Amino acid sequence: MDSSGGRRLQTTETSLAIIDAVNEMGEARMSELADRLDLSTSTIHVHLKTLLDQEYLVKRGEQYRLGMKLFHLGEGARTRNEWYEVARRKTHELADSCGEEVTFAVEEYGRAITLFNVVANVPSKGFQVGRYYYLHNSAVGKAILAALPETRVNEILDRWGLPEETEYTITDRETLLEDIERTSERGYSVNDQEAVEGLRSVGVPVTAPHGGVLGALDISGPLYRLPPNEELASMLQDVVDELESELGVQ
Amino acid sequence: MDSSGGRRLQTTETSLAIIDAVNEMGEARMSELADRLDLSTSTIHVHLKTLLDQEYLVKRGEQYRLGMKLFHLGEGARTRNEWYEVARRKTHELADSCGEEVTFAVEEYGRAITLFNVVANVPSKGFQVGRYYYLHNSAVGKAILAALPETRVNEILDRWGLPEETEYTITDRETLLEDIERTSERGYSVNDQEAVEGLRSVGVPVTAPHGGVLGALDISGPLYRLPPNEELASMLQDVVDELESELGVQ
DNA sequence: TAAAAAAGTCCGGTAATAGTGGAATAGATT
DNA sequence: AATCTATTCCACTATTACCGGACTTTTTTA
Repeated sequence: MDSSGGRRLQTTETSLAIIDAVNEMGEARMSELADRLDLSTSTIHVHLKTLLDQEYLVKRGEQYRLGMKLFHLGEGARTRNEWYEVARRKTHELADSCGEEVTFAVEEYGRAITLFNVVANVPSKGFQVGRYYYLHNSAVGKAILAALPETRVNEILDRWGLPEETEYTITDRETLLEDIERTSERGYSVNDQEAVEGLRSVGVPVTAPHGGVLGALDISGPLYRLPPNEELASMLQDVVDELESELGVQ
Repeated sequence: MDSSGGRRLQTTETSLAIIDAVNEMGEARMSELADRLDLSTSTIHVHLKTLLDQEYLVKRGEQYRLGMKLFHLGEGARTRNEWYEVARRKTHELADSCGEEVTFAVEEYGRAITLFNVVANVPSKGFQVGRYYYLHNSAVGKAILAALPETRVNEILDRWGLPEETEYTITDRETLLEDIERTSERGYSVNDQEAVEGLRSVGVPVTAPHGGVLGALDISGPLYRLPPNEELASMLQDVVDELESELGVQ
């Protein structure tokens, strides 16, 4: 939670910064990385050698890319949770029965990350999976915020702010806190074009066996054809109830 | 390819070793990691702080786990390839039409890693995805070997050996090279219980637009009900042909 | 409940090494 | 062929990663 105090390892930080840069750039040459991270080519070179050695990167021609070792570890991170299999199955069931796009995301370090994104059992184009969302302007996000203690909510808003993504994004903290208040009263969150224009979504938080928030499930779709919020909320709530009972939430 | 020569960064190597250890252990406490990697607790502690800071790890209670940042990067590694979307769609199509388990894997650093694993469009339990396979005892693997130049094949066998996993595993290099020879002649590989007893699979390599091997596609299932090899091979070959032509392989 | 044990955190000094500049090599471009 | 650019390697020095040990917190045991 608090990143304060204590020393960090600069070398590791640099190596990981290179991974981040390669991820953002898709592919990169050594000199591009040297420029971007403002390091000498010789320094970058040793880092790259080390990362290639560990299979975190691959070199194709002169271009460096992310290695599949990261995919291997990433799948480990996703699947090595008690709730993985149940959450996956329930997400698919809901997508099947509602026919719209369903997303399951968990909170980590103040953002939501998509673990599943399915449209009627066709694991959609899949480019959403692994994506980060802010909590203030997504249905999963606001559902999660509504389930967190207010101190934590404020920590998160301090850290990430309330970036404006459409003209409907709530950028004022008081307004957001009221929205979250309403969300926790009625049990579901609503995102009305706050992330993408023309897109509405409704989300419900999922409680973890230990008591905290595990994540949230949401249904999203175009404004003009999505059923009313209450209807979506009740479908979500049913699935979440089943999910939680399978996980042994009391 | 050659990991020889040049210096490496010990600090980065240690940090990544910690990630590996956490991955293998599922979850780990600091002292367990200190024991396992034979480092002082103070050293481990700085590494862990740094990795938490970068969101590569999460701390739940006293246990450290892999963070979803790794999942984020892993999805980046998987999706940021020109062929990702086509390969995904073709894998699903084949699974649909053949009704058996279909796997798409790519080669990296001498092993195959599963990118897709589908049973009739139900993305199966999914625990196979992200898994590494040896090339010498899997259908995807032998298909890939058959498409690689012999020098490379020998490099790979030198590095990984031919570990025995069942009594049917080919553990002799000469025998394997003959098998690969036959594979490249007939255009498909056969894995007859070499990885798991009772399980057979047939694989076909996929050529990349640049000319090399991209990966391979295979169909696998229990001995007693899987159609004959030739039949599976021709289904696979049809899909691979379509895949390659969509990718613009000449 | 208290005491002991274990685990985790922090700090200062020193030996190890990460980072730099610059030289050498390899590749691309004209 | 010659120039330019990108990558790799090498040797030196300042930096910093690592350890020992003290301190704090948590867990176990009596």
